[in-house]
Amino acid sequence: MSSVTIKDIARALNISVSTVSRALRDSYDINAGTKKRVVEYAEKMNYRPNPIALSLKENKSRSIGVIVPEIANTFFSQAINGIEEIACERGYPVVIFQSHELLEREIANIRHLFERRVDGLLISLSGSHKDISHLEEYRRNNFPIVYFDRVPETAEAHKVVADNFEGAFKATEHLIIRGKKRIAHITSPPTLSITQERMAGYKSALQKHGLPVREELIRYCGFRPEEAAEAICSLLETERPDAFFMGSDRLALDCFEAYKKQAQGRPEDITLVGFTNLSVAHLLEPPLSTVVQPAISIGRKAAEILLDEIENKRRGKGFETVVLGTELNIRP
Amino acid sequence: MSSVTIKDIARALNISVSTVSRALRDSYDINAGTKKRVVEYAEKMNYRPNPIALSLKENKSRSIGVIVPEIANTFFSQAINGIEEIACERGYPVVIFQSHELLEREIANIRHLFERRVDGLLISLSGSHKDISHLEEYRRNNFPIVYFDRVPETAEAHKVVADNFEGAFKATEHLIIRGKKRIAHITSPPTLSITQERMAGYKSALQKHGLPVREELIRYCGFRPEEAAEAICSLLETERPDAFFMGSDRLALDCFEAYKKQAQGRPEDITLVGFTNLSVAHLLEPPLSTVVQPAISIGRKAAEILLDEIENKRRGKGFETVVLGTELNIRP
DNA sequence: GGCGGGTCCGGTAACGTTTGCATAAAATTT
DNA sequence: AAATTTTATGCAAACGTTACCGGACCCGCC
Repeated sequence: MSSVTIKDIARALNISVSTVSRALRDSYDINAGTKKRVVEYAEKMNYRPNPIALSLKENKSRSIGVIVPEIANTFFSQAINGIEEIACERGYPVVIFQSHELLEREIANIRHLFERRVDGLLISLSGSHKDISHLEEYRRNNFPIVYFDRVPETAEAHKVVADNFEGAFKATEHLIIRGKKRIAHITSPPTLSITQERMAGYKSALQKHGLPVREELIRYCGFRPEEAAEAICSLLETERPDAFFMGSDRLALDCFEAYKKQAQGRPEDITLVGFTNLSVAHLLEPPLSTVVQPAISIGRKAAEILLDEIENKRRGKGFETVVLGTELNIRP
Repeated sequence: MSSVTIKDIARALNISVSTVSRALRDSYDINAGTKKRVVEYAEKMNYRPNPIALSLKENKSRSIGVIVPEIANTFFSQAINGIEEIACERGYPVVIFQSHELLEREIANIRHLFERRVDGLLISLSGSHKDISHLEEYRRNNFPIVYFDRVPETAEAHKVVADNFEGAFKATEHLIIRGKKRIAHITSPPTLSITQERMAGYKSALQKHGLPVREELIRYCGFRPEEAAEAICSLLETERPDAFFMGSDRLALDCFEAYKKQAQGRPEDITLVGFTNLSVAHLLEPPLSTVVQPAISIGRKAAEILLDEIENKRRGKGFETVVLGTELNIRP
């Protein structure tokens, strides 16, 4: 059965539309008998209020939007699961979009979500740009936004992130303690917040242990898979690193693959560590140690802040930045 | 700037709402000068028609919905990318939901999408049930639905699937040719279409090569990760298979992991093949051969059928079932 | 000069819902 | 019995948009 409306009920029961509406909502000023008749008939006919009509009237939709660069990335799909967990619990469906690391897609997605009046937005920024003017505009109109993982620089925003500095620091220090001296760092575009923080952690660990920071050992890679391969290749040929620290989820895999191909037959003892939530890291060969982000918690926390913001439960509290710890998994 | 409406334009230009509407839509019965004024002003004010009002009026939303069990599954995220590719091209945003293999979530998702008037639905069924009565109801109301991958039995539906029989047949035959005699098959719940078809391919290959079909070598697993481990464990202890053929994407990984743990120290030469789109199969140790589904093509094709259906471009054509070939990747 | 036709525009209803206001009937008070 | 309050209901507007219908105005034609 498609949609039975409040009008149909009114007609069937020979009462007015407004009476039906009130019977279904308040009990304000409504006869108990009438109310019962309406509620029972509505139940019987399987009446559902039309959310589109509601949205038009109230200018909101009781749903939230999520934009991530790629769902085919373990970190993001885990974060989405955390978001959904909280949102469903609190009665908000979650609408998922992908930006595919493209600014234009990000803009289109946001506009689409906003025009359809989602009550708020959770977003991890696309890596292809640094500009967030397209988001500033919404913020000025009090559209609730919470950033997670890849966040903007501005202080005027809610952010939920992993402790990228600490994660990178731990990973690098681990390599140093293992005796590594020429630790290469392959990382995402320098525009991203995560890139900068992880870079800082990497450098800080080197400095703490008296190792030089050598720019030749650092490579920034964009989103073409070949870039990782090229970086690995050129590093192996020119710098002969004894360890690789890969700074992002996707890069960890691309680099791992390139390394495995390149390193065939080389006897050198090279250790790999990736900043990644890849679920199969422990099954790879050679073993891939990882810095794991609390993706689900990040998603949960971001959703909580957003929903509190939407439901006005944060009165007075200003913008918040939540930093969650990472975990270093050493393999083997 | 938030939303400027057609009313605002009418007021500013001192003309009526209906004139503005016509100027923006048709050119029917509208003065060229007026039209120009309106269009220019609308442009300047960055006017966007309110899609919610449109949806209410036209009872559709110019968007489509997708429901998959889990986005954190390479096959599904690839399929979604195929869907998005076609849908975006044709101007339809894609709303993604996850059922998490739960019937209740599937029902809630469908209802939500339907109530929000998506123009059609692409769905891969949750594995926890065989019942599709909750979908039948929509079909009777001419709500366009295209099933992909996990499809219902009914003939009255559009379906896009991989050639599961052929894929399983090829995988099994490959193992047989390699000299394997006790090939275990670990697969998803028997309710699923994919399970049945892959099972048939497995058995058919055995029969073709004169090997017995031994039910003791077959294990059905649900969606708890432990189930795969238990199956592997008990098989290794009692049946001593010389090969494992894993029948689903998720199981391939769970089994691989369990096998790796169990097989430690065992010298036996056991070969693994998985029906999976796992992107890291070639990086695992031991190597995991795979039957790969054309996930992106499946998504594309499903989206094409759905959009053609929505846009009435299939006049006369009845229900369609598209079967796409699989690829066997042998490693090493 | 009346009339048919064309051009251009405005009013209005409709989509489904909520809500403030008016109003009728009933119940209570005086 | 009249006045007042309470109770229960209906009407209408509003959200943003489109589409049907009707009307004003101008043109040319017999």
